[in-house]
Amino acid sequence: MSGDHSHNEGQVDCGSRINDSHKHKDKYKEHKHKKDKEREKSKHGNGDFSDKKHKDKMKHKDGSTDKHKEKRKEEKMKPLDGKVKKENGFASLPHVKSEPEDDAYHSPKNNKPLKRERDNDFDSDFKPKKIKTENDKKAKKRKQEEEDIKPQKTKSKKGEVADGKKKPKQEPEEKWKWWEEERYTDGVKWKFLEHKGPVFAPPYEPLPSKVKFYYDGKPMKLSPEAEEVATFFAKMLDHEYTTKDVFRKNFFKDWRKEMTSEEKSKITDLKKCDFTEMSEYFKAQSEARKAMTKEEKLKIKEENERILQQYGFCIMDNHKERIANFRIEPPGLFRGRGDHPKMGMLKRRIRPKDIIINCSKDSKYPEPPPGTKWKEIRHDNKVTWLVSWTENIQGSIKYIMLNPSSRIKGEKDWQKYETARQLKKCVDRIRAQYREDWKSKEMKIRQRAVALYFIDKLALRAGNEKEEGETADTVGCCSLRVEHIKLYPESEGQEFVVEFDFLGKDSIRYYNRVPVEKRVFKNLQLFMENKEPEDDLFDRLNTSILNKHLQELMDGLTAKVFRTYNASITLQQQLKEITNGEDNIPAKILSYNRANRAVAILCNHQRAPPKTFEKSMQNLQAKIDAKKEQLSETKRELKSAKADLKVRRDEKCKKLVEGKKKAVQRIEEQLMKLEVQATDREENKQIALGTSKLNYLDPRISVAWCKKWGVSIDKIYNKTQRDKFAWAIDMADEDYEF
DNA sequence: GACACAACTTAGCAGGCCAATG
DNA sequence: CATTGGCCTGCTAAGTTGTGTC
Repeated sequence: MSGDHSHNEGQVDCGSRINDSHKHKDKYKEHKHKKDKEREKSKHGNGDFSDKKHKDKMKHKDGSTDKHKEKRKEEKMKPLDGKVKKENGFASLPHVKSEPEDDAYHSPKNNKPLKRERDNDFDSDFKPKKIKTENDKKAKKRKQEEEDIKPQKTKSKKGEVADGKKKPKQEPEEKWKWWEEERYTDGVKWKFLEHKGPVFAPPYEPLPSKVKFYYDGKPMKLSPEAEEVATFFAKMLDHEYTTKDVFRKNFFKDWRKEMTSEEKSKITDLKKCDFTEMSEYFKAQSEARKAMTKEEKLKIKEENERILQQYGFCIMDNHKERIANFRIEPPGLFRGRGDHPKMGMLKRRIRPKDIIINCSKDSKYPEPPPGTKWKEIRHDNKVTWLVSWTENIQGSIKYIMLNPSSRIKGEKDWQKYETARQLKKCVDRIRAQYREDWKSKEMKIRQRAVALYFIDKLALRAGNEKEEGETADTVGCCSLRVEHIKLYPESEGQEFVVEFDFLGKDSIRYYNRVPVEKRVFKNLQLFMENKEPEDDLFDRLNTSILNKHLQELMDGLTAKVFRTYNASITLQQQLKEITNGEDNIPAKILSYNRANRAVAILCNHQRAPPKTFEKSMQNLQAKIDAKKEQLSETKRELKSAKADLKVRRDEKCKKLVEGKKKAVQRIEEQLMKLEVQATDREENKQIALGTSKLNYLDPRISVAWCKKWGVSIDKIYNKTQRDKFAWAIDMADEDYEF
């Protein structure tokens, strides 16, 4: 079947929009009908593709997928029923409700053996076996939690707190090395979880009456609800998108929903709305904020710190862990990335009754604000989130989860890199396989093989199908359309060149011209035969088919593993290749950044050139020129000092020469540093290094590199990054091989 | 297999903060 | 001491993957 966009539409999802009114639902239905029609149409368009029948033949070729599934399920279930409770004695933990209000956290006091076992025979080759079942021996080893990891506050009773004997609250207690402990292997994510719930957005503060909104030139007092939404628009007035039709249309429609009936009947044209006074007011406010005194700023900082201390941490399995996003997203106007059909829609304010709390049964539950209720409190230890709510733009669920430095995120991250290392071991086999599949009789298999080749060679994303009209039109590998590639049998002296030009995730453009193997080229020609530009290139393929196949090739293998693998292996290779032992530290760091950059380019991690780029570049160049001037000046001085020394061979002259020599050296070093900086910055203009550093590069490669070349780790990772990669920093030595 | 839904990772950007600089 | 500029952090959108149901 052809894969034009209609392909995507089956997914249109009425039911998921929990918060939508009935009216809405009806609308969605209509939409769906329309799409069905489109699909019908497209079927006729390209239904004549030769091996349609193969498709069915191929279904469940071997049934192994199902087997796998079942196995996993079985193993997941087992421990939950019996073991979990038994092992950690969690269910019998005492309740802590009686604790005084202001105590931040309460660990289970009686210290049931909650600590996950320290793995003595720890095997540095982490085995990412998600299906491994915890055996009894290991389970027994789980031992008691050390006192010192608990938050200090919890430990001290009121009296102690009062007499000030308590240690400072953020005392860097010995860092917990979770990576030296046994992992959960049964789908359980935690056994004890206690937290304070989310922090809600501050309530709306109505504008002072002197700040007026004008309609059709006349001042008009808005109801608080309508006024709030109006302020959202006013705050964005300087942005280009308030001029976009879609944005304005969506905004106006949602704004009208908040209006009283009088307002609604009066305000019928957005063009007649004048928000400038409101806009000015907010600008003034932000100026005022900037102009605040130190004391005022400090006060705000302290208040934020207080909130952080109160809400920013949770207790998970007896360890205090930092929460990533404990603040609920404030209401505002939705601005998607790229050409988003929903830009400008109102993002609703989230209330307690929208919130689902997830925590231990035996924890002290978070309190909803006075006079309110949570939507639900549940106790699901198979998930990692603490709080969730459904967002009203796409109807998707949002979560509050832990910081990347937490055990639960760290383990997963570590596992991700281990899976990528697994791929390293069998990537040759897999490559041989897909090359073989380029010749397959079955179209489906050929498409799968060519797509996989792209994912491997070009680090493309999998490319799920998307609902048309719900999001910006972006694609990944499996959802590429004919219009996104051009074939050149010959171009610029190269044979079989494919030109890619499409919008990927976040509507970032992917543009690349690559020579491919002849077979790939021929296959692409075949896939494109008799298709319209808007038809799917891989009409027999989707991410689910692809990933099922990958799963069969290697346990845990999915499309995104290739990105991780190729990114990490590229970094390692590049570092080996371009690091020069003779170089000084800044030059070595430049080499690192260049290796990092090679990865960022591979993964197409782009950024908008910083607004101040040109200027700051000029400044840097000026500095370099000044430094050069200084250098030649000092060199001249050295020369004359030397000349002096020849004439009058006294101590003073000798010292002067030495001094000047050192100065020259120092300045040369400074100059080099500046030049390196300039090169680095220039090369980095449109490339974002952060994303790959944070998500794709096995941190142990970087740690090993630092150790090998005597570069301090904080030259490569800032504080946050060091926290996130603490496991890697602790365990990798200079010989680490990805 | 299609779909709905859930959970979790990956992504770029804005704006605040803070250190370097004049 | 004020200014500047670059880095960091927080934010939240936009992906991928997995699972359950029909």
